[in-house]
Amino acid sequence: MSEASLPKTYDPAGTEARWQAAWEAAGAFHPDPSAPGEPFSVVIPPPNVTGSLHMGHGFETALIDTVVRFQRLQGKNVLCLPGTDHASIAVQSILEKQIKAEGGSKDDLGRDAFLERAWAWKAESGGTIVGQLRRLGYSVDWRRERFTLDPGLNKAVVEAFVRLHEQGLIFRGEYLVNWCPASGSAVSDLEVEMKETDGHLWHFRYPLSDGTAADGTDHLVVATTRPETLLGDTGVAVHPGDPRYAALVGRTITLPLVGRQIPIVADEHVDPAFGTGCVKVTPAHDPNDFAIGARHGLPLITVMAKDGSMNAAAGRFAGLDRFEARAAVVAAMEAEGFLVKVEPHRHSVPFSDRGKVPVEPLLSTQWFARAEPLAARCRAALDQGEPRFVPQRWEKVYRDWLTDIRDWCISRQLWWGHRIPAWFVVSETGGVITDATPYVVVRDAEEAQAKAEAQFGAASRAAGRALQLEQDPDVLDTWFSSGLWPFSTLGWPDPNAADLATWYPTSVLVTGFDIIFFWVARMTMLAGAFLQDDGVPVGGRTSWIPFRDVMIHGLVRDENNRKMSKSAGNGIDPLPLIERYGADALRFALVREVAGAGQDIRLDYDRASGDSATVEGARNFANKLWNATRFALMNLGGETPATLGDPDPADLTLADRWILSRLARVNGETAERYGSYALGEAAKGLYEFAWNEVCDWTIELLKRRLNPRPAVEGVPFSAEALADQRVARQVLAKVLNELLVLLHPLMPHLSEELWHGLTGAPEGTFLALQAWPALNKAALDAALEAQFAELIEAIRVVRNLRAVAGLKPAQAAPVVFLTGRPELATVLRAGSGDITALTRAASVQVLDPAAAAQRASARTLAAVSGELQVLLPIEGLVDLDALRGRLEKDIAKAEKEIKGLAGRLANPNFAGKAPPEVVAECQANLADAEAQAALARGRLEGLG
RNA sequence: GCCCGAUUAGCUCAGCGGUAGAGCGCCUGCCUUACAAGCAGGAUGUCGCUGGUUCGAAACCGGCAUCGGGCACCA
Repeated sequence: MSEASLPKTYDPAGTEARWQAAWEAAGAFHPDPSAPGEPFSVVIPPPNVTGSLHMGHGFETALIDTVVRFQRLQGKNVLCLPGTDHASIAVQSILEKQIKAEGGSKDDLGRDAFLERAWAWKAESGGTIVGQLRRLGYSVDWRRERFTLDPGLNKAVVEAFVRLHEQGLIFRGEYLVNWCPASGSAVSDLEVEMKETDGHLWHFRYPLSDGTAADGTDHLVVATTRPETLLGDTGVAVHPGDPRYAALVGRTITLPLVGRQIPIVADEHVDPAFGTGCVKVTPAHDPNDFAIGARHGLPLITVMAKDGSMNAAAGRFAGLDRFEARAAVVAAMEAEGFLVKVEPHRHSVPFSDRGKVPVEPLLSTQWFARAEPLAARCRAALDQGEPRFVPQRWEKVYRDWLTDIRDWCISRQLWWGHRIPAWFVVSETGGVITDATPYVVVRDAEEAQAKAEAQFGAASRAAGRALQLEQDPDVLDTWFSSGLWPFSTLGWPDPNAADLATWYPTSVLVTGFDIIFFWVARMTMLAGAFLQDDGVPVGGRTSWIPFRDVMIHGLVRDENNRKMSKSAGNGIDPLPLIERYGADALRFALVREVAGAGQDIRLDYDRASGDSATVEGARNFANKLWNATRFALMNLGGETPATLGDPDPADLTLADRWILSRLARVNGETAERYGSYALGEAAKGLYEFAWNEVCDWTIELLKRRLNPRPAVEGVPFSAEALADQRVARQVLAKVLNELLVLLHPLMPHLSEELWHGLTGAPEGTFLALQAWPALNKAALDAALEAQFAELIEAIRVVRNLRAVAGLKPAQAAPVVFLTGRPELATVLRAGSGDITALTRAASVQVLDPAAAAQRASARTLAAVSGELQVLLPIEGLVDLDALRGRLEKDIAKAEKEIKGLAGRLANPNFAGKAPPEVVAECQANLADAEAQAALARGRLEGLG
């Protein structure tokens, strides 16, 4: 970057690509586990390989990268590990849809060919995603990139499954599971979404089969929202305390359409106040009924097949789809006189998250993880403050879910995923897998053979059978492998894995609140099974919980305030915004929006035009920094911060000391904010400091010192002017240099580019790997900052007066300040040069008001600010009406203030109870306001 | 039903006990040799409603309203 070639506007595209390539080529973010520095690690939430990323991922990436880049500047040994997730159901359903559109089916294709296709898809989608992440400037270690189906991660999954099974935490059994007929697989409770749906409540007559009761009752009326399940009824339940039915308990019903004899049982679960107080019980098709059935020994009759159609047990309804069967059952009941009434009924229906169809509770044999023992450890850890949630309120959400947790169904009837490491000894059950087939859970086929041989070999041979094994065809829930992510990616289960030793537990997990259950809790639960022993972390670690902090962020919402998601189709691709405004601008905009505690953010974006005012604002900020540096390069005389060195404190002007004090303060504040995940505040603070204090004031004030004018044309500069020029250069170089470091976590490419331009750092060195500037405590001076604020205010008042007077910018005018406060007078005199420069003052005088009373002509433009009167004695030019208006405004403002302050002070309770310093401040303010009002009134009267 | 958020300027949002803030938008004047993606100046709010605590409330507490989210759900 050289002065001559530096354009007036910043063009991010080339710059960003260049630095991304340079960082990666140099391995800048590829850490060595044995390197010095406190370890700091983050594993990124692996995006699903279901296509491409949207702004939500961009947002999360910006947050994570800001955190890790900051920690790197802090000198930590930082690992940020990227990767992607295989997303079993999502990817498989995408592929099945594709195959279906081509007229085929996955079964035609066969498992191997299907998986081949899935890997091809993964390559494409994963490539797209990685490209998007790179484009954002993510400072991750690409050499450690992982995919949840990698061999290494598969090894971890198998190991985890086997160990959990050994610990008795994984079992196989026949239970009601959430069956998704669309994907043909079981899904976990978390993958079910309850949706309010308009349905019906059908009331059916169920006749008593053993005659009329004493009171003349010959039937019961039950109500149901799912008539087709009636075919599987094996009982009717009433509340034990319900007097209406007390006499009927123990008697028998003849199930309509089926003719089965089913008992009437008494069960606490029944709510006597709902409907008729009688409930049909279908244990094989409803979770509550399953529980009732279990309590009363009712048989389980499954009437539905796995594709959602009725099976042979449904008799004449067999073969019908479940919804056709519903209509057919209702029609049959009506025809046979069993339908009492139908009423509209709005109720919650469980839908499959992925399949988008109602799930069917279906009796099926699945693998489950016992959740309570795993959850109990996590609750105990949480009691010790691990992990720490930011914002803290999410801790409750996490804890509540871990309390009263249900077992986790981990098997999926899918092909794309980690195959379950269980081998069935099918030779024991006629060559097929049945619920009764014995199995072994081991690490591989060879081990399976050996173990099965040991257990069944002899008996098998005795029976004249050859031992025959078959691996479970099912795969594991995707979240099972994601749940191992923080340690499987670091090398677990290898006990000698260096990465694991250095970087586990990770430092912070940054993720959205929507996956606290799915993912955060699963990671802590699974870590508890492998990385602790009796509550003590294995390997001498500080903790077994996989992350010290959990930073929960909000979601990115679209212009209609809807959560951005792939399924809703409202996702915004970050790439067009990056191309238009730059990755740094997008990152800065996203982070700057997130000041609050995990609130959702809304990104304004016009889909038609591609405009985003928010990102444009950040782009403008980038350009502002670009130009500030450009200005510096034009004015440092070819020197760099290093060659210039720090200025001698004795040489500093008031303005110099002010900006250096501000710089030190902002340094401290920003480090504190980055370190505590207050990233939005950090971004806002830097924006204001850079734009308002550095650009608007400091650079403007430095200009005349950087470019001194000789007193007489052609005469060389004085030694003083040259010395001061050097001080000005030192200040400018220092402020800008340090500012670029502070900004780096937010705007990595721009800051890297400008830093190289400013410092002339050699190729191969990176701002990304520099040290955060030491806090210059000696420069901090609160009193000075307050003084300088007064100078700024004085300049503002002059500028305002000039605007009121309608003076042309180039028109010089004399300025007179009147103040009775000596300290203020001193500051104004010290800053008179600055005032001259920034207000086009023809002259600046600072006078005592008493001494100067008669000097001020009535026809002088005047304003009052605090204890300061500002006069513009430019009689010929003054617009009297404007002058009056200005004074009247001042008076009104002062009076309003007086009223408020006097009211407070008049309250005896205030003086009595408020802290003395507050009262004193109030009195001082009142005195100021009164003085101000009096001065302004005097001026106004003087005008006549 | 239970639990969390949110409600502040036209818009998007900070502020969380001591006289209401930012960005964008708006109005006025400026191409002032870093930047018009800019500069200077300006206008704009019964801080959702309602009680209470306090000398003092946008902020703390209670209730209500509206919007959003999560969890649990009765056939």
